Amino acid sequence: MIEPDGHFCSDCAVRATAVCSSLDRAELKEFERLGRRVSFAAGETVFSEEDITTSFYNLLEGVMRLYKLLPDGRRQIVDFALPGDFLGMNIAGRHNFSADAIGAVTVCQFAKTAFGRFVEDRPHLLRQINELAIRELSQARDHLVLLGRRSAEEKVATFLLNWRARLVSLRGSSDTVPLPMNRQDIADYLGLTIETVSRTFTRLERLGVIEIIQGGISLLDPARAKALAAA
Amino acid sequence: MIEPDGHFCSDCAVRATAVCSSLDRAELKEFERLGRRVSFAAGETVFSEEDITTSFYNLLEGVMRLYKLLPDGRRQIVDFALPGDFLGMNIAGRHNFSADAIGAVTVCQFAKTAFGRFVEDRPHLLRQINELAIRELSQARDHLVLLGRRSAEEKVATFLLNWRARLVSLRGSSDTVPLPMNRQDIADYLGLTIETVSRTFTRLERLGVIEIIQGGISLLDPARAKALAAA
DNA sequence: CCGCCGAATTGATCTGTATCAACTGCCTTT
DNA sequence: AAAGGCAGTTGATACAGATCAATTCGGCGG
Repeated sequence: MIEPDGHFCSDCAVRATAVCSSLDRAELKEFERLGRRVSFAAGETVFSEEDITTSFYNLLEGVMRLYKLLPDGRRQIVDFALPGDFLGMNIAGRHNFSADAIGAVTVCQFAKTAFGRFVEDRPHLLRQINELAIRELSQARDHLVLLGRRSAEEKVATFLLNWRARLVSLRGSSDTVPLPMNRQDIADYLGLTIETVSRTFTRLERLGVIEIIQGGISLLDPARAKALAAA
Repeated sequence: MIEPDGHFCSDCAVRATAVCSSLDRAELKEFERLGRRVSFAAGETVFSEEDITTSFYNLLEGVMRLYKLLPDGRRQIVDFALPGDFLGMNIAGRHNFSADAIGAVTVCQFAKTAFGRFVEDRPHLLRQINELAIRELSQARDHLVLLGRRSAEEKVATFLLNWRARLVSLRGSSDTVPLPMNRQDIADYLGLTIETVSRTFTRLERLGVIEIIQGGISLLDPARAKALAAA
């Protein structure tokens, strides 16, 4: 964990998309003093499930895996976080999932109490955080359907399409889809084993739907992928 | 769908637990005019996934199933709703799941716009709704772990314990656990088939953990159930 | 009280995915 | 360039849970 130099919210990479997007110039000035940039190396844990929440985080750069562990070590990844995502909202004062850096990561960290005080008398910010929570809830429900009712092939196809959609809305369109997470991460996100994910990837490649490339895939036939993803 | 007579919030059954619990006497008076009681018969659909959201609902009496359907008819129940639960929060103006009455149900229905206006200048209510969303999000994540990483036996045991816990916090402790939903509902909640649920129930009964009774189960050995539910 | 009907249970078999085990290929280290 | 190691792939086999098929149970109408 490294703490880089000071910064300015006004030229932050996620200024337009993150929670802070609803703040006006004056508020931003004040807000600036609440957060500090912190970097994590690949594989480092930013916070753990059992930890008492003392900070919120705005992901600025990199990708994170958010997950829960069972006592015997089985892992379920509940989400991948991308730049602009806000982490740490919780009940009962404890994080209810863990968060690791996948590759190098930079976050904007806020002390919980100071952040809470700042939100206190800014209902528009609260409203935005609420919308965020509801959006995540909706995503989580889609994920429930995926885990509970879809086959391995549907799971993988859906994952690739959704992941691509997120990257597109972040970086713009492209048919090559980088996959910074490894096969085990994908398996733990989809409720599968690493072998099944691998086999499904090769099957999709043989069908001409994707091409497996270094650090990701190339989506050769999006329409076909959509057909495999739906029912 | 039947619309019963007028009512008073002050003697509402869910007054203490529902969203309206954060309202003071004066606010409640005003709030009263926003909601109207509506009843649904067993099996009726209160709202559907694709519907444009025009109302929010406070469940007053009965149990509901909240679910999503795949195009080919596969169903995933994302939650069961109990009295005091608030339904309808969404993004993009559309419900993102459907809601059926299991047995007879009474809800307190609010027009979305009027409710929105009421919340507008009452940050404490917004804060409560936010907390609600975050609590649901946390629950949804637990459900993800259940669906993605647990065996049939663990799923069923966990479901019974969680369902009992919800009923306990609503009606007080008891070792007989009513199950108003049918086996298909349980199966669709747990990502299993009806046969697997049934077999798992009988296995748990043979193990002396539960007894299957009319309309529910009796939890004979809670400690053993907890052991089966964990890993 | 009888017969009907949907829900639940039980049984037999099948299959998708897990598990166990090797192998491959790529990056890293020296 | 060789060696080591980890991520990913591929193969063989096992098995949990799905599917297909009766059968039983319990509530309800006549």
